[in-house]
Amino acid sequence: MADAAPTRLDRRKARTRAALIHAAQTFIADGRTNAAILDLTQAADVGMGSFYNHFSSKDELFRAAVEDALDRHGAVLDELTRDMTDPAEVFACSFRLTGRLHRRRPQLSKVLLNTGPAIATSAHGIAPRARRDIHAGVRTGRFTVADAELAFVIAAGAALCLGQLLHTEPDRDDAQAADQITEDLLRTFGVPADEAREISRRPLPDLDRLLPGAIA
Amino acid sequence: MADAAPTRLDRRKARTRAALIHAAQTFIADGRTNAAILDLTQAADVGMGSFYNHFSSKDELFRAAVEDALDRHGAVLDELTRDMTDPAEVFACSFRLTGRLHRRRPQLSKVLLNTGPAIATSAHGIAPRARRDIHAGVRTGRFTVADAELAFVIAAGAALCLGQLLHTEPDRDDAQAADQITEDLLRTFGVPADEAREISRRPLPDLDRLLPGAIA
DNA sequence: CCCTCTTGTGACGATTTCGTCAGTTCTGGA
DNA sequence: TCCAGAACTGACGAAATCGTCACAAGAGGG
Repeated sequence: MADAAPTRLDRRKARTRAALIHAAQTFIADGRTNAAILDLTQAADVGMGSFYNHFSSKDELFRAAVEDALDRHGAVLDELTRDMTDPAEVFACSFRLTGRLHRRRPQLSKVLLNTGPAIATSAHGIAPRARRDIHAGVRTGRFTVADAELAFVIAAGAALCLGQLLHTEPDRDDAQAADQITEDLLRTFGVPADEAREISRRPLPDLDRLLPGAIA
Repeated sequence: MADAAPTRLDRRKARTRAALIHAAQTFIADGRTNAAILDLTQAADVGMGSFYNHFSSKDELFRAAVEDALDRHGAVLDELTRDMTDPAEVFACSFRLTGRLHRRRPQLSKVLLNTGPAIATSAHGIAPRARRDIHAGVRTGRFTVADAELAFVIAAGAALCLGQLLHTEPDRDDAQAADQITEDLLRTFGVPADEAREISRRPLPDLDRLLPGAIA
């Protein structure tokens, strides 16, 4: 049970696994989810035979790749919001950062887009965090909505389709769009209009410092 | 140019094409988008060789299948909202009907879900209609939002993720959820709260009469 | 009825993809 | 240093998928 210190052997295994996952993420970003296993292993610079040391099928690799991308993004969000207590602020910062991610990390963004609405029910990434924040806001009276889960649905969909929009309209200002939608969502959740605007325009920490944690 | 009356030959061709498209839709609904062409033709009860009489690749068939599903749904929406003039009412009815669709036409619903956020930029189905309604509402002052396109993004995402939610929670009341989200969206668009509630609870016409137009 | 054109059909060779396996390389402890 | 076990590797036979093609069946005009 107790996870011992990672041996050199463990690290070797983890490296090739990570290489495969990274390759799979680039393939997902390109929509090439029907690529051959050989293509994946070559892109990962890994022997064909190694594949089955780590995954028993292509689907399993792709699932792991999505999960990994979500976890990396989730870690960035946790880092960003570590010292915040107001659910509205946590939610706003997370959403605004995620919106900015579509341009700054196009690969991660496309993984999200190509995975689709199913991400909203994933236990990884931004979805569980947003759900947590919205429920906390409802519980503490910070948000006034008829149904927290429906509020979450609106937010999750907005995050996804915002990515689609930014992908379709390359000239649109991503930060402005993300902040505006954040403001709209906060108002939808019952936050007073002026407060919603203020929260969604607060300065964000330096993104270049935060985002290296995300995938290429 | 002028489309002549459909001959018996035309109808024969259209029938096998429709069979292929219908089969593809069931496959998309099941997420089996990497099925073999032979599987598709067998499901459609059509000879393998016929496939290439209609489509030059699997991707082309799947694109046509999604487009067909969207068009069928769009036709239902047009029929439903034919006599309405208020953009808020048109939008509300369309959204509420689409929400109810996820349970009543699970196959169409899953086609939408598995196609993903890209549907928001499609020229077929509910997306262009919702965009039209929102822009009309903004133009006429019915809606007050900072950016019509961002408002559309929120609505499109909500429609998608509502489907995902209904799919994940089978016990949830789909009509109640769809109506509640419609109300929330109308308020987000600047419609006064009491009016938003009233519009989103108006009786809908008999669904059983309308929905046969959609796919199985 | 016959001829022509359109559409449907399944079998076939070519190609791609799969998953395994015997052998190699690397690691860690004795 | 040596050995046992873990991880990596590419080649290979089996299986699948592909797209074509020669022919059959149906439609329509004369």
